[in-house]
Amino acid sequence: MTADAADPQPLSGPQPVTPVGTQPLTPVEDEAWRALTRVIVALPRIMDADLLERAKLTLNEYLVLMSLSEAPGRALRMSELADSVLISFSGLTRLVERLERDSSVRREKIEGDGRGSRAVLTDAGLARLQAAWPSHLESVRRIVMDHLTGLDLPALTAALTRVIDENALAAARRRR
Amino acid sequence: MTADAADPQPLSGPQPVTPVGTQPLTPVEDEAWRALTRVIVALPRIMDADLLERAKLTLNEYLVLMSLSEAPGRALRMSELADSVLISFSGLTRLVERLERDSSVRREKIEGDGRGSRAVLTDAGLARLQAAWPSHLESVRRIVMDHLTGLDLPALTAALTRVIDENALAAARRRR
DNA sequence: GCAATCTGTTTGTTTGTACAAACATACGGG
DNA sequence: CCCGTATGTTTGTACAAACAAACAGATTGC
Repeated sequence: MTADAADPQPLSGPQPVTPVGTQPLTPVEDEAWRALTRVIVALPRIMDADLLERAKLTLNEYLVLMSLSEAPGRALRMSELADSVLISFSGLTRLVERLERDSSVRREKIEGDGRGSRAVLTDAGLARLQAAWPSHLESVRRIVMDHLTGLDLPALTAALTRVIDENALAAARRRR
Repeated sequence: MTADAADPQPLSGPQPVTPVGTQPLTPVEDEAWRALTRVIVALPRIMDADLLERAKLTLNEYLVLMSLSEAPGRALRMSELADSVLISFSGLTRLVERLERDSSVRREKIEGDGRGSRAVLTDAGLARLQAAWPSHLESVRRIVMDHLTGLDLPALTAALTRVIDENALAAARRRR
């Protein structure tokens, strides 16, 4: 924890965060970063608003339903679910509460481990998701995918996956 | 509310959102969309936390300071600033209030148009931004840019820019 | 000079995080 | 078997930040 062996010269002080040797962004990198920044700032709100209007679902709620629908038995342990949608435990508890209130999800004790509980997608929840899906698909195409032309999509996927794997998952794991 | 258009037969009504003809995502597109979704959900939080820890600045606050620093006279009208960082008017008002409280920004009436006010980056604010920059640069590289290898960056920039231009700016404009 | 419009601010609500405490259950050593 | 600790989840509080809608002041056109 105390050792930080990234420095070329031996340093004496705490050296808070000053990255003396970091290369500035090239113009091309700078443009890419600015564009990506705008996307990560604006796109969540855009998708959220769209989904809310069309399906009365938050983006996070949609992702939870989707994650459950693809899980074996349409169910996941709360902690697995939190990892899969990248939100905090307490945030997930409240989100699942909301979904439980409208019967999209049910919680049940885990057999064999009475501490945990599993969120189970109900038939109503699945129907809700299926009702939302076509419209959401259309939005995804119109808002995002239609503009991702001239790109090597598999390479993009790999790159974005690296970003998440090296950061979000690490942070989630650290939080345990 | 009364219409429940889940039927396979041809419909005559308004057909609210049902995208009958939308092609489902190909596996490659699906993977890309899922990766992008995870990025737009997690990356804002990651960058926010990082910036907050290193510079006591929110991502949006940082972007506002940056936007101002690059504007002529280090100043922008509130509405221009809101457009430039893609946040709502009311959100911007509060954000600028925060920045004003620590003297990073000053607001002044616009001469000739008493309705508007301009946010001006103070010397202290510029210093704050410059102090945050090297560390933030290091984070941007480490968290994101280092992983964007094997990509045509200009093509990526162009694609992301299209997404924003066709959606966020349109939404902002619609909001006036 | 008055109404319509533009610009910004205020207010109320929503959603999320962080952190700590409360629980219940699981597990492991004596 | 029993006790102490670890784990998984929920709950409560405090807080931050965002949006939408209502609002207020200034300006402009008629």
